Amino acid sequence: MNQSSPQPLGAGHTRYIALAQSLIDDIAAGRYPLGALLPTEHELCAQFGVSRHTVREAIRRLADLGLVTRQPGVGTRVRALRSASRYVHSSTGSGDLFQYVRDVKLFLTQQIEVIADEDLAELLECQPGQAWLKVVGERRVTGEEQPIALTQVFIVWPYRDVLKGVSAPDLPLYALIEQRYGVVVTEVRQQISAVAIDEESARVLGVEPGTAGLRVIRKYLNAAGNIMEVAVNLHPGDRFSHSMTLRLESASAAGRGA
Amino acid sequence: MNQSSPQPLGAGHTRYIALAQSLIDDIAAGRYPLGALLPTEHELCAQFGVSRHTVREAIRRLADLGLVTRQPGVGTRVRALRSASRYVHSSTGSGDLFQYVRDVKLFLTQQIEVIADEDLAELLECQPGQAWLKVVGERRVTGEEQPIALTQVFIVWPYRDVLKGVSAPDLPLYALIEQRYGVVVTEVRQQISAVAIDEESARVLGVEPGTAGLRVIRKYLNAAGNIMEVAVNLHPGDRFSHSMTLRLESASAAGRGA
DNA sequence: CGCTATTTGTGCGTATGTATC
DNA sequence: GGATACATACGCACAAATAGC
Repeated sequence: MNQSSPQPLGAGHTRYIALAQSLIDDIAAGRYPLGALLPTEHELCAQFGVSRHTVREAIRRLADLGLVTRQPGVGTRVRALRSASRYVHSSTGSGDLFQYVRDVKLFLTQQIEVIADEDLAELLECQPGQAWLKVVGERRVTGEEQPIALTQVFIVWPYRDVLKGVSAPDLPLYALIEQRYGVVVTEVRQQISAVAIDEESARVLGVEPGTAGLRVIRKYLNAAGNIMEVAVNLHPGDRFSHSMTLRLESASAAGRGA
Repeated sequence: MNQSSPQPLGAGHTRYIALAQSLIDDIAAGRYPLGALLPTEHELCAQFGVSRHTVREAIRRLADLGLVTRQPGVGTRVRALRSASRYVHSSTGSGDLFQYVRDVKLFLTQQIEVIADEDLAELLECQPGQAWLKVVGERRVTGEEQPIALTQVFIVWPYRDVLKGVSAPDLPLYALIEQRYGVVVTEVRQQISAVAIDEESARVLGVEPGTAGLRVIRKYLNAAGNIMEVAVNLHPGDRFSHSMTLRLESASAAGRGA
């Protein structure tokens, strides 16, 4: 493969982008199968007539996209034929998903024991007939008159005493459970949907019945995968939106780790 | 600060790692406040007695961590005092935020150039008068008749050619931009709200006007913190809900990540 | 086991391009 | 236009990891 005229690079704003694009296409086309080694950096320099710096910059992009991994003394290996969404990652620390729980106070209006019927059992992912503590309340921003949400929280039976003597907790309920019972929430499953607000809820929220509302269901699980708490929040559509930020996990670190 | 003996670098396997660590510590200590500019690359070369290549490699790590952003002609700006976060992680598994993009195909119906007016400029976080490529389409599950979403995507002007010759892309648009232009999306900001579906959208979605719909806005940012793409999806409330799972990052993994 | 060749990683120097002020 | 600062690109050298002899 010692051509005197090197392989031309297609369009692209810079050489390393053009080279990266070329390699991505080659990988997608199956020219470099999964698990195979790419040409060495030196070979790519010769093939494309660019410096090693440019080659490394291009391969770095491929590594960032999760397409290849590099190993000293071995080479650059194809790990994926196309960039998958290994994306997703984080909400910023205490923020975002758990954010609004901080600025907003929860006022409890009712606590009752309930036995799960068919519908409720589906929501709580349990057997019908199981007992739960149901807590009803409203979330208000300090100073605001209208509540921004109606809340129903279902607490699994062993933790039913978590709210003993508390009417306006300053922590999210799951955090109270963590503190009081020494368990840790390791997983939160969240489901968001749009619903028409029913008449009764509309009255409390101060909106017209039938307007659009945001229903946020969160299920808090412990390390064993058991549900500890299920919270159902209903927000008026014009007064609330749900924001979060996702950051890409530093791909360079991920590449080294693999 | 023209010492003949430059500032010593602490421990670290390599110089750029040691330098990066030093800068991370300085930022965390408040020596470079939020929004401030780091010393220029040239200054850092002199201060630490290393080459510009080493400085750039170190700063690249800081940028990967989301601590700083770089801008030609300006400098390197501090964007966070420490990299998030303890919580975090989410799954790349099924039921994910990006999951539905895989099972669902996007059909583009329209591409036009638009100039941002006041309202659009607010959504796109730009100055009014700026040009964007607006792409309109529908998302359909294969086999299903009714679309599950109406989509508007705004693509920043430099990337307007990303869809040349494509009508039903097999990758999310942001992934196409990544491949074609060699940039990487490092952050996604997502906002979900409930809205009443307007008449025109209702007709396409096959629902009654005024019913509840879920509007999901995603903004895709590059490492410099600049918006590359903004996608607005409108889902019928009865046909879609938005699910995601967050896992608590395990302590061992957190140690590596930091 | 040591030795060597290969391959990526680290580091330096220099020059030019491009964006910003 | 000029000055500044980051981006791209070329070159070189040596270190570290790996594989094979």
